[in-house]
Amino acid sequence: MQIGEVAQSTGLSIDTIRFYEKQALIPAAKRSSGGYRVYDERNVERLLFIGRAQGLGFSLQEIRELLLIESSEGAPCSHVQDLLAAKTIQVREKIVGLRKIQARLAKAQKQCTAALTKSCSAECPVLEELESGKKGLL
Amino acid sequence: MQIGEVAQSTGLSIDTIRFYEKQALIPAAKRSSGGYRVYDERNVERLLFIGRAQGLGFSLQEIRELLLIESSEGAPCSHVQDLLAAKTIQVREKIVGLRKIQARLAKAQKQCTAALTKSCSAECPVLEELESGKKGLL
DNA sequence: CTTGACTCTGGAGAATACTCCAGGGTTATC
DNA sequence: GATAACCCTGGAGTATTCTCCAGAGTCAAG
Repeated sequence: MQIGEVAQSTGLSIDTIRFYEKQALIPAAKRSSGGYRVYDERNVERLLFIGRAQGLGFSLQEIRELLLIESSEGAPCSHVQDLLAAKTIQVREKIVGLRKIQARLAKAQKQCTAALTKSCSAECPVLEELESGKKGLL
Repeated sequence: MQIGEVAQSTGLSIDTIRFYEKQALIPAAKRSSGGYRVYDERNVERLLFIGRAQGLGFSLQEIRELLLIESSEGAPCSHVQDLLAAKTIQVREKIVGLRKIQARLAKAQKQCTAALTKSCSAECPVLEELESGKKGLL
């Protein structure tokens, strides 16, 4: 499996994959006789994990730590356990924050629907509001 | 309330607040006679919201949209409703992703604890593993 | 009216995370 | 053995999100 195929199946670009290698987020790929990078399923899994974690707002540095933790099965130590605990808390807090946003969104959605049933205006004076900062600006 | 106090109560830096103003994430602050920016509670709320949303992986551009949506009470339109729906889905997906990570973390934590009860080794060969990409690398 | 703490603007610099490119080698296919 | 599609490296460039600074003005207290 060479880099182009991996890019296809992970949704990452070839450049990004090479970049992640440089950043040590994935181990340096084995090379074919011609010097091409060669990948296996495990690499794909890992790249998918990175993509997912990133979509959740983890920085590459944090992902590096997450991977470090995950790769520690069979060789855990108290430091790893600390990292795990910290990261667990962090994830929990992210979820709590998202829930708050979710609640806000639901509320806004309700108001929006209610207003729309009354009259269906064509344009939104939202931008003006944003500029003047008059009301409803959470 | 001037910018320093706002920085204090939001945890953002003065520079960041001015930056957000430039980026139109907050309305241009009113000015005192001497040209100092003057803020009220609403501005603080908004800045806190921005900080929270950011911590959840929303980009400033996305936050701009979220704020747009939120500021639309009383003047909603179908476009706003679309944005709301899209953002709701996005938030839900973020939560789902975080749950997956949470599950992984819990699993790793369990393994770690189990291993620690057996023997408490001093150092972690985790980094080496990361470099060689041999096992457990999710 | 001076001192110190605060604020202003405009612009440069930095960290993160890519993204693109030139110039060149590799591999499968006909 | 040439053609097309793929890959290589090194380095420059970009977008986002700040962060810092110089040089200067504002303001409250003594």
